[in-house]
Amino acid sequence: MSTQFRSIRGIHDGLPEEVRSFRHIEETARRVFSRYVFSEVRLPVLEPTAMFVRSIGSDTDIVAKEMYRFEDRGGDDICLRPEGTAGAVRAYLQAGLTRSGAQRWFYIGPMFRRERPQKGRLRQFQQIGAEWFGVSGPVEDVEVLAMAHAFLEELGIPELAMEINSLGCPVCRPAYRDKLVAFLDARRVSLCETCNTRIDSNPMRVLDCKVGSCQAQLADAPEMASHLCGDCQSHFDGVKSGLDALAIPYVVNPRIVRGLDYYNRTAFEIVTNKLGAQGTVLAGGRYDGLVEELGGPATPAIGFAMGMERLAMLLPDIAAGSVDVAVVAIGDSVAAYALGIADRLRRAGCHVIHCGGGAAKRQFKVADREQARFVAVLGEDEMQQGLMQVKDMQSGSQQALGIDAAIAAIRQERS
RNA sequence: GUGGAUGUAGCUCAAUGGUAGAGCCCCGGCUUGUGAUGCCGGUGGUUGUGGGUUCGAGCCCCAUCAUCCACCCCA
Repeated sequence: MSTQFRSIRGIHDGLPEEVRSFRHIEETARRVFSRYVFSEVRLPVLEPTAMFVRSIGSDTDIVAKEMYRFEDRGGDDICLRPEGTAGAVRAYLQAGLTRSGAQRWFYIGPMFRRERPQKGRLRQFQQIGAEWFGVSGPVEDVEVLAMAHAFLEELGIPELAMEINSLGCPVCRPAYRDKLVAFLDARRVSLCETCNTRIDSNPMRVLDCKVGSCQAQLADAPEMASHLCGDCQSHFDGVKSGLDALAIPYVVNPRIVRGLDYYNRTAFEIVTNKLGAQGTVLAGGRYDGLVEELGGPATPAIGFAMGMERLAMLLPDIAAGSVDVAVVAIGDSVAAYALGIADRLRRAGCHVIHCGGGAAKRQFKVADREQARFVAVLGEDEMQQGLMQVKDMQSGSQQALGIDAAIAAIRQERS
């Protein structure tokens, strides 16, 4: 339909049906995360642009072309946050928590990226993220993975697959990278155009190219997982054996690459095949160098983020709140009395709608459409006697009750 | 940023280039203060927007905007 004003492209309204799913997801996250003793933080949506350039990397698509970036009235270069980790690190440092032991945080909120919208991809979207500062793993890596797994299990989303990989570290990755570039360089003519540019910009990206002819060339490409240094190897082994000990199903996917520069060692994704091209529901990894990169002391850390809209699409619809009682007021003289009855019913915990007065037939139609369990009919006679006609809308039977008896009857039906 | 599909009533959709319709929803009526089914009636459209071709455009052409799908990238 054409209305005068529309929301900005790729920025959608959260209407009741979707928000019911969001709330369910958020409540589940808070419940599960609290069992791992993670604390919720609420961080700014606006941050200095330079912070993301430093953390995510100036060559990434997010920074190079997807940020909502502008100069504010004071001339500061600021932007709408495109992801949550950088701001969390900034807040961790700003609060002076680097000598306060490990910090376990999670956050829920909107992120912004100016991409072309499609299924499961919006310009403003909600993420739930978790960050754990000051721990080097692999035990903590396993716990983070276990927390993500427990959350999704408790949400009841079926057919999700956990994929893990190791991205190495500054000790072993450069040598691997050189080897990979040499391998790719020898096959430039057989690789697609974008892969040719990726060889120079981000060679590991070539590994997860979706072009079939490229994948055919990559069958025996060198993989990071088989070029790890000793420390990375034992770390990765520790992660795998921890997951095994918890009987958490996973597969090692050597083609997992992280788009953001700050990741090292453990990287993981939880994916579904039910969302078309946007199958990643949750993704994260270890970022041991980021805190230092943003000006703090060398501090290992690990975290993940998930897309709430994508999760919501995988969940069945949740029914709207039910109406216990619909108040039908017959005659103008009972208007005040009917308002008072509705108020008393609500104070007793009942979910009450007022049908607005007017023709009884119309009010009953409202009650029916809202699927009220009971109707409280209030007319001149009822007001004089201090009663109400309580009609059971399923059986059609009706009886005159005082307020306390009515509340008791409604409560009995609610349980 | 690239490619493709689609825009007609609140919703789902019709309408050989010749008077814009249906179903559902909504509102009202079918005698007193009572819902669901049924019957009757009603509101509701500058056909996304702006140009062009034509005697005449919802239909053809161009542009633009939006939605959806894919690429890219990512949660």
